[in-house]
Amino acid sequence: MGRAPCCAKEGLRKGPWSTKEDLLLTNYIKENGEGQWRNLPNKAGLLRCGKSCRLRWMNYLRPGIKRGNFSQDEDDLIIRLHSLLGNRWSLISGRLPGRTDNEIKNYWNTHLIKKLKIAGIHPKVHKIFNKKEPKKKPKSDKPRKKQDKKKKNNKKKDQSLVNNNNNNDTPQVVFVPKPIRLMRNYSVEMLSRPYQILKFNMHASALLKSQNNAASSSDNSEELAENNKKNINIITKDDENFLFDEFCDFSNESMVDKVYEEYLQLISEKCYDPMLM
DNA sequence: AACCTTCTCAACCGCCCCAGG
DNA sequence: GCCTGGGGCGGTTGAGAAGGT
Repeated sequence: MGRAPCCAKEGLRKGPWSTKEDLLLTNYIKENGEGQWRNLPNKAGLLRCGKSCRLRWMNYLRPGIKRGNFSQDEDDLIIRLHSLLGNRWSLISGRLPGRTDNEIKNYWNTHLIKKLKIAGIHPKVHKIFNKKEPKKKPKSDKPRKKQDKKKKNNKKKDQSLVNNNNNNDTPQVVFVPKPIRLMRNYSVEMLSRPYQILKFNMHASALLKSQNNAASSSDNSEELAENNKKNINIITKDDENFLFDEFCDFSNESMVDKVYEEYLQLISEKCYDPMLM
């Protein structure tokens, strides 16, 4: 018999958090620190389950969290990390300071998948597909007033509660990437299997972006896919049989570090390469 | 104006791993 | 080795708002 769900208790609130609840949680953690999530709601005077409190804190109230407005560099990094790590959002978020796994997961599902598909890349295997996709301009590319409004509201709320570090004179606190688990579904045999290197050149992706922008203005998806073939160099070993879904190679952990270093370097250089602008 | 469809994302759920007894 | 509780992760859901007809 499994363990009873932690939220099984009757009388516990669910759904969106109120400002008052946010304040209670924030104040409690400020005074007592994180941890002991199961007991925290009682002590903090919250009618929530511990998990819910933890989630709220980790994803929204924690200081140093960036909200919305993913930059092109972040997009590129997420795509590249996803090609290496698959849906391991916590690992990916660990490489993106200030971003939470939940946010990256949502962003991936709502924006980046579409973006890759439009570019003619299969979002799961990160391979170019030749199949002609029906021409359909994604609505998500259009400005969504609701979202902007919502984001503004959230920003207001979150910033007032959390991001005191937005004061001009205080640098933004950026959390050290979370400690991560690596051992799930692991074996020596897996580590010895051939791996696939997906080389997604940052420069090429920028080039692609600029060309795609031009192509998309003419609404030509074939042209987009063709651009990808020209500019993204995908090197595969065991090309036909390999799926990232099935296996991601962590024996090449340094590759992830490389990507991360490259990203940091890119940020520090502030994208002086005109192609990246 | 009203209704329908699509989209977003905060939050939930269930499962897993790990540490400690 | 087994059990239990705490914490973490990834997949999924659903409310609400914008866009479309």
